[in-house]
Amino acid sequence: MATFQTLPGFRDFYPEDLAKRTQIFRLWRQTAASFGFVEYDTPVLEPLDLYRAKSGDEIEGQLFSFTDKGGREVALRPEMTPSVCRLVGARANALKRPIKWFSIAEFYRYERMQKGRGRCFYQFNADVFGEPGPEAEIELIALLIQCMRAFGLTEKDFCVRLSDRDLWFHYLAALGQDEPRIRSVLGAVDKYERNGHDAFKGYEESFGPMAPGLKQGVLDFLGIRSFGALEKALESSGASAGMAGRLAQWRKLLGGLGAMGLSDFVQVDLGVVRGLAYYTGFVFEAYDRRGELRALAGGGRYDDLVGRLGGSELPAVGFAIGDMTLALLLDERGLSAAISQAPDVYCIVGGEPERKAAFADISRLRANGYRVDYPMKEMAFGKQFKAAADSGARIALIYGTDELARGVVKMRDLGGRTERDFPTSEVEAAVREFFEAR
RNA sequence: GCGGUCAUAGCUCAGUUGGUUAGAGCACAAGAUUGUGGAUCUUGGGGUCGCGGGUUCGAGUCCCGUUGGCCGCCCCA
Repeated sequence: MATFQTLPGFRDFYPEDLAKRTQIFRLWRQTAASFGFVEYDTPVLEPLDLYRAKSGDEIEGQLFSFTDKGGREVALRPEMTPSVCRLVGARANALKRPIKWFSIAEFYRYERMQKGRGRCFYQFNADVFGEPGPEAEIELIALLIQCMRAFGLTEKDFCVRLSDRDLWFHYLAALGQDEPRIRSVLGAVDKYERNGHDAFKGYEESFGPMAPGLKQGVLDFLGIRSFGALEKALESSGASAGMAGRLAQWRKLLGGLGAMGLSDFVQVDLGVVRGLAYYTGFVFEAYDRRGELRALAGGGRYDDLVGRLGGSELPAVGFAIGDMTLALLLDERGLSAAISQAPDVYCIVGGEPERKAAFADISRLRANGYRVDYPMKEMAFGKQFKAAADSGARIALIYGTDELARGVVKMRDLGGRTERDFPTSEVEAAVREFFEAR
C-alpha cells in the first residue's frame, strides 16, 4: 500500500488516462480553431477578491483559498469567467471585435466528490465578447454542439436545452412580481426539475403563499418545449414590448441554428435558468439524452460582468464544457479513443556489436521524427519479436549478426508479415518510403 | 456540512461458526527457446488484509474510532 495518496478529489493521470485526456483536449482545440476562436490562458492562482466580486462572500466555502507568505488572500481558480473578464476588460478598446476566445484549463473547487465531479477538473471555456445580439449565441451554441460531435456523439446522445432569463424577468413582471420575487421564483424554477412543488417553498416562506395565477403561469412556462408554443403562450398572456423584443431574438437565434442544420440538437426548455444570478439573457445547458449524467456543459449571456470585473462595459456570452462528465459519456457510448502511443519502428538487436550499428540508425530516424523503440537489455530473438508485436510498431528493423555481416538490415512489415533486406546505407530511405506509401 | 455503503496483491475478487505460514485469475518478470509474433507449460516477485485502538489464548473475520473510495442530499460559478 502506498504511503501517500492523492488528496481527496484529485486525480493521477497514468499514461493511458492522460492519452484519453490529451485526445479530448486535441479535439476541443481543433474544433475551436475551426470556428475562428483563439486560445488564451491565465494564472492558476488569483486574488480571492476576484471571486468575491463576482459571486459574493459565500463562495469562499467552495474555494481552495489561503493566505500567501506575503499576506495576500489568494485562491486557486474555480472557474475561468472572472479571469477572462479581466483580460478582455483591460484591453477592451484595443481588441478587434468580435472577440472569440477559448481556453482549456484546470480548475479547483473545495466540494464533496460525486459522479462526474471532483475537486479538480478541466474545462473548455469559450466566450464571445462585444456582440450584443444573438449572432454571438448562434456561434457559441454551434461551437458547443460541434465540440461534442467531434467525438462521434450525435443528436441521439445529447441535446442543448435553451432558455432565457431575460424573458423570465419580463414574463414574471407581467404577472405582477417585483425583482426580489422574480429572483426567488427563478431559484424555484432551477430546483423544480429535482424537487417538484417543494421547490416553491422558499418563495412562500419569504413572500407568503403564491397566487394561483402566478404558480400556474410558471408551470405553463415550464411546460413549453417549442418556439411555437412559446409564441402562443406569450400571445395569450398579452405580450409586453419587452417580451416581443425577446421573441424576435429567439426567432433569430433558432433561425440561425436551423440554417446550420443544428435544430435536432436544440431543445426549447425554460426550466434551465442556471444557478448564479449574473446571466442576463439566453442561457443553455447540454445534457445527455438519457438524463443519467450531470450537465455536460452550460453557459449563457452575461452582459454586466466584464464591466464589474474588467472595467469596461462589454456584452458577453460564454459556455464551459467539463472533462469529467464528457469522459463518462464517451466511455458509456464506447467513443473514448486514446491517441496511439505506439512506436513506428521497433528495432530487434542481436548483441552488443549489432547494438552499435542499430544505435546509429535509431538516432537518425528519431531525429527525422519517427517514433523508434528497442529493447534496453539483450534479449532472445523470439522475445524481441514478441516485444515488437506488443509495442504496436508497424515495422521491425532487424540487426542480426548475419545481416550485418552481409552489410544489410532486415526490415519486417509487422502487419503484412513480409521481410526485405536493405543495405545499411539505405535503411533510413526504406523506412521513409514505407510510411510515405501509406 | 449531512446520510448510506464499501475498503484483502497493480486490477477483478475468494477467504467457512474467530483457529497453522492469507489464496485464485488477470497483469508483470524469468525459463522452456542462441533468429521470427498476441499461444502453451513451468517458475518467480509482489500483502503491516486502508490506518489506529479494543475484545480474545488467538482477529482479514467481532466492537469502537479514523482516513479514503463510491452513491445520494446541500451546492453546482
